[in-house]
Amino acid sequence: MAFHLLLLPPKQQMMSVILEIKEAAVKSIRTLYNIDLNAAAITVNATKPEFEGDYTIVLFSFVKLLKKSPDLLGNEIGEWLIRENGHLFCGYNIIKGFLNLVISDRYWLDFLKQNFANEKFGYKQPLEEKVMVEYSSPNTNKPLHLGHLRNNFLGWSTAEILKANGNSVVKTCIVNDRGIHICKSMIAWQLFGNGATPESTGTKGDHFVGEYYVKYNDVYKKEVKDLIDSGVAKELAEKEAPILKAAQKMLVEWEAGEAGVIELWQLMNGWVYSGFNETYKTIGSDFDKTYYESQTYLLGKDLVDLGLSKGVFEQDADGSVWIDLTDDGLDRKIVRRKDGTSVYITQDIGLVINKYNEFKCDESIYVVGDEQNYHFKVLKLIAQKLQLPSADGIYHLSYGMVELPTGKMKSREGTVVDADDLVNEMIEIAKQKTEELGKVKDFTPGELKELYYTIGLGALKFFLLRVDPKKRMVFNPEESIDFHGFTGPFVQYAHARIKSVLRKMQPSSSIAADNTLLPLEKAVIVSLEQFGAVIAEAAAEHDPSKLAIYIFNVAKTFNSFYTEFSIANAESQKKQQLRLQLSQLTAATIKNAMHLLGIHVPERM
RNA sequence: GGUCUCAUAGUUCAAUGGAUAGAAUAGGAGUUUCCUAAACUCUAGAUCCAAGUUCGAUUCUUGGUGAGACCA
Repeated sequence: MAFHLLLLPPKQQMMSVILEIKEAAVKSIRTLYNIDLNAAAITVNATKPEFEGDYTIVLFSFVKLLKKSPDLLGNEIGEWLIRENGHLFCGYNIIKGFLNLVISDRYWLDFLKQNFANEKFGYKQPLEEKVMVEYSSPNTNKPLHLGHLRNNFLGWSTAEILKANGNSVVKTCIVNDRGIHICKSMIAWQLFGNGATPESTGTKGDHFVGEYYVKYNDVYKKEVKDLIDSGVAKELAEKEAPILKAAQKMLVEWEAGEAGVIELWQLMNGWVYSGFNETYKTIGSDFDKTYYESQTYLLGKDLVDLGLSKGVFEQDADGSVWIDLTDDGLDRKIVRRKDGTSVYITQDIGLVINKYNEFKCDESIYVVGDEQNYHFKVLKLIAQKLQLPSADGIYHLSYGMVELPTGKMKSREGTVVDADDLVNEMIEIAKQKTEELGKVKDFTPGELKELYYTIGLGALKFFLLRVDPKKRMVFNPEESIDFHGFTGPFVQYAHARIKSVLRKMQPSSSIAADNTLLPLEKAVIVSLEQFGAVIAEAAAEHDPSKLAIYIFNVAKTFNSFYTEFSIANAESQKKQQLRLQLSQLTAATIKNAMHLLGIHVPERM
């Protein structure tokens, strides 16, 4: 049957078993009762382990429609399914309105045979929509922190999942490289830097600039306090502190294009970019296109006139321009100030148009924290009212804050977890644990370094991606560095153990595999079969956590199998072949699923 | 004040309106002459409160309590 494999083009993959069941059920109901149902209207779940069967159809939903008892319906549908779909079903039972279906071993074995040699198992060819994913989007006045890591991991992973599900993807980043916050770092460096550079101090560029941002705030606080002590009112002192005035003056000069300020700005941003690039390289973030706010902040000016002419915007007596969103349950929102300067939302709409003109994406995903939920509601609504072609494709992938067990991270209290520090710490812990176990003493220094990196980053990414993005999450340093249980290293370890077996012995399509399945063998194959469906679900919901949970379950199921049965020393050659095949497919599935989370898997650990 | 999120074992997380609410971790008890014990097996433990819709509610609706975000 090896030739059969070659004739199958890669995109022509088997339909997921749940879909097959649904379609068979639709057909049975159409034939038996002459009623047309949508496949989506049928609920198919995995059968609970205490009952016999693999998948279960819930009958309650059509009891009313078909006016028959669940038992009668179940028997009629069950009989029909077995008679007409013998390749798929080999038995059924009905318990309290649930039709439990037994899928034939033949079906699982065919699935295994067709896929075990496919290294790209689970991935689809890019055919469908074109999607843009914007993520990371840092400010250039300080280094990245834990919250940015969640953003970067989510954005990268979502983009890869969409690719695997058949979309073509453009990854973008918008760098917030202008504004008062950058001027604060700049003025502090000018005043207190004495010409120091990242090179002269041996500091990573983004951290170097961040130090001056901190310095600015220290000086500002002291100046405000001094003013208050000398009798100035608090509000006034906060406005009049000399260093703030200096930063504001610098921003005005920047906008006027004053050469000295622009030069300083370029110099310091350059330091930040070299620092960011280093971090991005380490954490695996990459972009097809980078936008800079300094080049986009003037966009959207014409837009205001367009909106006015369309009657979407309205102008007040003082000259300011607004959009009234009260009918949509939101507020009245300003889109141009009375002095003619634009606001964030207008710039963002301008960029929406720019991006669409350049890339013509069907969907545009913004990976941005949930504190901006309102902003994105407004953004999409305005785009829709302006009837921009890209309006309906705007999707805010909103993620919750990362909190510490002690509460929110606060820069003022110094509880912000720095991204570089955290990554280094994870790698260091991976090193310690690996040395304690002493399993890879023959590795070269280079191999060791790579392994520590793989495990450390794997643990970190898995920890941040295993939670539903929408939800707030707590980052517990002690739990995140645990390499046991529901973690990246657990999954990596399963992969390494399989590879250890496969180095000695490999499956061969010329040897027949056993044609019966033990429960644990079957459990592994059943879980592997779900991979394509899980990718589709994760893509549709823009939710990598679905994949993290899934692949953990695959690894767990495989570990049970691995402990119970011998692969290389199986009881027969047929069993050995079967187990080699399912081991190989498990390894490929783990590798591919972890890739979609941005996590590498080691051959040994 | 207005709008929007969230609330599940001690802790961190799951559960398209479906069966006795799943995992992990911490706790208790075990497993290694045999492919990597970063593993496996067993055990104990939870839906914030009150109504409503439904054959069936962690899930949907309303009210309350608690936490968070945004808008002034």
